[in-house]
Amino acid sequence: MLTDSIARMIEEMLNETNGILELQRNEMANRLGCVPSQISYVIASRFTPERGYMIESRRGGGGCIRIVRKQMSRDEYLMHFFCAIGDGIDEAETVAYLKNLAGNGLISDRERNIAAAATSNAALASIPPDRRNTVRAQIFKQIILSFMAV
Amino acid sequence: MLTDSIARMIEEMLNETNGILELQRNEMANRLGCVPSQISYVIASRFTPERGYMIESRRGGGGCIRIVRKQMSRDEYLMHFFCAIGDGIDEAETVAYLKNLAGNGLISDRERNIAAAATSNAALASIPPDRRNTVRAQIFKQIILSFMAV
DNA sequence: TTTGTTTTGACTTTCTTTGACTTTGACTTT
DNA sequence: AAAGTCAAAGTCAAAGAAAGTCAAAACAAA
Repeated sequence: MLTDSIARMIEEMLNETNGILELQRNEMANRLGCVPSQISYVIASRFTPERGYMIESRRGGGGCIRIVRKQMSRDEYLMHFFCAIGDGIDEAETVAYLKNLAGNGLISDRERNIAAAATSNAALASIPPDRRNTVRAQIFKQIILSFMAV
Repeated sequence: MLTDSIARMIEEMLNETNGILELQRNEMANRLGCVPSQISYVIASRFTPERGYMIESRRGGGGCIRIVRKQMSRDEYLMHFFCAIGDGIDEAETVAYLKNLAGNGLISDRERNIAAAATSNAALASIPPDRRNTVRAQIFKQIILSFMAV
């Protein structure tokens, strides 16, 4: 569906630009081969304040639409991670998550290292490999919760 | 019977797609040579939440019906509660949740009572009323986690 | 017979797509 | 400056595409 693919595209662009995006309606509509007001529709129906987005725009020559994904609160963000972990996670992904958390200033580098150590394959060496990702997920969750507890 | 064959068909599709299925009502009704609302009927009468299915749908162009068979693991179930609590919960709702957890056999009655006690208004009497639901949510979350830890 | 379940179809509601028309702002020309 | 021009974005309503609802009719079971 058109609406969905436009929404997905905007979401991706937001990810690439760290939550802040300026787009040109006509230019984008052109690229997608749709009518410009379709872009307006998608933004109006999907990128609402209730869903955590702020929209500004400027008309006229060189106008554009500005979409800002509101910064999640620290806890919301941590919860997001918590839920994303699921019941299994490998070492590489754990490291990626921690990098993300540290990059967002939610944990210090020192905390990051401790967490990485605690969830490393080395730390879990005594656990059967096929159980390791499960255990790691549990540990990681507890760690994230300890961050939230602050 | 029509109903049964439709139900069987949906069940099979769910098996093939690992418990998650999106179908288009009109398209399916067409394939089966039945009226679209028949699909609605089957879903309403057979794929109910009580039987462990979750239904979502979207109308309009490109709309569809989403059927998810959820055999949540104990942890998933607990996590579901954990996430549902949010950052505030009142006593009545806490009790309802605990009832639900106990009803599903995830916690014993004794555990239920302990948890209810710990999150009761009585237990939180020394906390300013306007903060109580927040604190209760935090306590409840820790309790749920302690259940998960098992 | 009575009661419960299926089947059907008319009607409603919701979401999407489109296009015509309006408003705004930057730039250019008087 | 003031007015004009043009390139955006905004608005709105109509048309289209699904799914939802509901009640009546048909059927099955007790």
